[in-house]
Amino acid sequence: MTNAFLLAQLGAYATGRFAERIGELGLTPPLTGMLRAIAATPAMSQQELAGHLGMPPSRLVAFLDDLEGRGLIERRQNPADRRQSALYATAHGTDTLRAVGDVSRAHDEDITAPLSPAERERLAALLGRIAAHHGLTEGVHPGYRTVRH
Amino acid sequence: MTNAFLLAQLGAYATGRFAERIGELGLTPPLTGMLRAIAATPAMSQQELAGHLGMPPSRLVAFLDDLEGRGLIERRQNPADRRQSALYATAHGTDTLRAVGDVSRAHDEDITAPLSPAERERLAALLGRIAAHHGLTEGVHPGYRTVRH
DNA sequence: TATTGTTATACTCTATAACTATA
DNA sequence: TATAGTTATAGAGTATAACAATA
Repeated sequence: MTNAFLLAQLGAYATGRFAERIGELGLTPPLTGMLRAIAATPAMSQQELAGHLGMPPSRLVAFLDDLEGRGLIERRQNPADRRQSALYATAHGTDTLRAVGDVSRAHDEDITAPLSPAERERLAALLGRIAAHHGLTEGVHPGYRTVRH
Repeated sequence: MTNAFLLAQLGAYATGRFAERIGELGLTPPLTGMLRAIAATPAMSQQELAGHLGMPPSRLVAFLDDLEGRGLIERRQNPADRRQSALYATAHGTDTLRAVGDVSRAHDEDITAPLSPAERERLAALLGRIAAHHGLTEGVHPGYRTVRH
């Protein structure tokens, strides 16, 4: 089996397992990624966030409605240009992100269970180089862009 | 970034790139995986194939219609039980699989470009152990099972 | 009655384009 | 006129359940 196939296979598996785990927090992978991005860069406009994640702005709306409805983020109207909303994570949002962090660590531990600590570091170094070589944005999952099958 | 996240990120990226490449052959990842499975185990019934790939049998039908319409596979009615069809790759199907193999090698070369041959081997060993630990079927991409986001 | 493959149906997710309110 | 965010719409992909043929 090629490395590329193993990456695709393990990636789909890891994504599915992660979705199950954060499902117990009432979240989904896209919501989690957005919450993370909003917390990391406060005051982004929706256009900016859409560009960062690589998705059409219209697709963002329902996700943000969802996050806002749960009190995880808020949209504040930009006074300088009232067409724009500035996005912020709420206190509840950052608390939730901490819980997501715990889940992520447990998930990583589960996925890499058969490897020693040294092997995990070596793996991270190899994967990191591949990701950098292909220009993948740190922390942004390409699942936001549609891949038709 | 955790190994699990890097795997998910790179997996989605690799899957997308592969889809683009085999798109030039007029194929998609699910069609390719099915053709491979049918060629690897001739005379499977549709139920057996569905079980192997982890998808509902009803979902198989349209894909098989497509493959059969292109002359890549054929359904032969099983004389012992005329409800069942036995699946076979045609000569054109196995030819196409050879072309897919060429594409896969080029794709793998592209994905692992920044790594030396020794590093590629080490990566394959690490990934193979993870896949085995989680009981992933050799050569079967879990993308056949729906992951809701 | 049970099983194989097929079809019908309903649901989710998506991109595109039209819309509104502001500029 | 142009732009930010929103809504409408249509298309693709999916699982479930109903169906016809065969056992």
